Amino acid sequence: MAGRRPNQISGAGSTETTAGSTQMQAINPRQPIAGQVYERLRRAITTLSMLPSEALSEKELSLQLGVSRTPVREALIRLADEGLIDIFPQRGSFVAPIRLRDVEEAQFIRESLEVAVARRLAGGCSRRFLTEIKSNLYDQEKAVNAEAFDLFLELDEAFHKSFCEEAGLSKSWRVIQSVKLQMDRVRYLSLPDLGHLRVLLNQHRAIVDAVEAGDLEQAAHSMAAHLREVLRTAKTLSEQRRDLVEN
Amino acid sequence: MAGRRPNQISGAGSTETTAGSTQMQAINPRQPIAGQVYERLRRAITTLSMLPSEALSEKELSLQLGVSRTPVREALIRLADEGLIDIFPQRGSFVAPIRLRDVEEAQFIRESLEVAVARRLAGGCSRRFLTEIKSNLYDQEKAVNAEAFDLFLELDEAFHKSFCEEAGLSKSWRVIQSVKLQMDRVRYLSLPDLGHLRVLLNQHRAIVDAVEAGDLEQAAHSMAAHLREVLRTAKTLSEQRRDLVEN
DNA sequence: ATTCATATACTACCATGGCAGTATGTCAAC
DNA sequence: GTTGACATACTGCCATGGTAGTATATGAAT
Repeated sequence: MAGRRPNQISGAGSTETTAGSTQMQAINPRQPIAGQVYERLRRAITTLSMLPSEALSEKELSLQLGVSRTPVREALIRLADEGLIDIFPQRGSFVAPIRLRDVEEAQFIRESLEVAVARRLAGGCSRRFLTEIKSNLYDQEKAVNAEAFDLFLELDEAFHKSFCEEAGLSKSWRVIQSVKLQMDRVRYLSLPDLGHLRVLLNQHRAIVDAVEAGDLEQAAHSMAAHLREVLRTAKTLSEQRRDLVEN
Repeated sequence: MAGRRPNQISGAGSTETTAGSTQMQAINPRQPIAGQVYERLRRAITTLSMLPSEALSEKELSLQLGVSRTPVREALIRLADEGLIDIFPQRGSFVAPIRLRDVEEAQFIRESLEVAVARRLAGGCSRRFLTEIKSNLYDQEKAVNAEAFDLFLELDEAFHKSFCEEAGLSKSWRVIQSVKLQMDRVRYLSLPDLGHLRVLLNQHRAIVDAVEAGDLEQAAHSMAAHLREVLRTAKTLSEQRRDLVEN
């Protein structure tokens, strides 16, 4: 598990002073700062706005965001717990490399949990859930037709989350969401493909149909097939961007 | 947690009480303090040395342990992430209640993952793993015969951990270990029962036999039965100690 | 050109003080 | 007895300074 030594950061002129220009959006001092910093950094990493091996300095980040080092540090610790950054004491903190092994294990964890969730819901779920999930499917179709990729990703996330919530498994969703970050990062390796979105949408429909029919094995199988499709495309993307993916 | 110093903390043993307080064992200032505080508090909570709704004050803990509030605070945040404590800003931090719902969901997560691991290993594992796991089983039997309960719990943990390691799923084990904390806490609700340990040992044997035979479904079934047994006894214990268990 | 000692500029980790927000005790008004 | 205002004693959250440890640059010696 010995992380590879973080090679020296290619001096891409980080000397550009932070005159508050790249301030994005100011931190709201009335709400917990640590959480805001965490959310912002997590988004930056998962969307590849920050690339692997890029350094995250407590001090520099605190200056850029206009907050103290303490909440920044707490955010970095949380990100390290989720495997998005590597902290080397007294050396520095760096965006973790995209390791194919980690992506595959994230897929394993997610599939194990979500298949079990799907099987459970196929064994019984509320009418309200079915109507809501079908409404979500309808919105997904609209998003695909409108080529609204980001919206589709949001609906996709809500789709999977609602399964856990209907099953009363909120902690499970937290685990899934945490490991999903590794796969989300791979998604951003290339621009989304419209045809691929249609495949995903049809798989979503198959899952809902199996759940509604009460077919446990079919629900489990459909969910597994769906998640493996996500992994398959992730691998394909990895092949195309070997400069950013390890292993 | 990637990239943090390996902080070995000698397990329970000599607990020399220093003057005037339950200092247990001094913090080693040469190793990361936050990690040591975390380990200590986690153990105190899971062994019910600290009971639900007991307060954990940053300031008080820092005085008791002879460290500053910062590493204590970071330890509390980690414990909150794992659901062992509840932090109410500006009000206080308290040991989380044992909620039966949380225990059941921890069981769900653990079963989903470990069943998948068992199925994977039944599909193929190394000879070295089989010899090592059988060696562990042998030690388990010795521990049961010697009525060495704590030793059995350690071997049990190593048993399950080695499954994940053999499958190359270290992150999965971290997830399992994290959710397992909720169940560990229930285990300490009563003294261990020798007959129960024999049941667990036999279930362990059945799992290993199925894996060695390459019977995927049997391996999965044995693992599921084993983990459900653990939950069943947990529920029984909860009934006996409703004063400490919610819901 | 290589090696080795040392100065320097970082890093994350920890200690400590100040702050806003919350619970509680006290006491006057009804 | 009940209510409400206010002082007080906490809490966790954040800001900031100091320290040990690490990487790199510099330069003398080989």
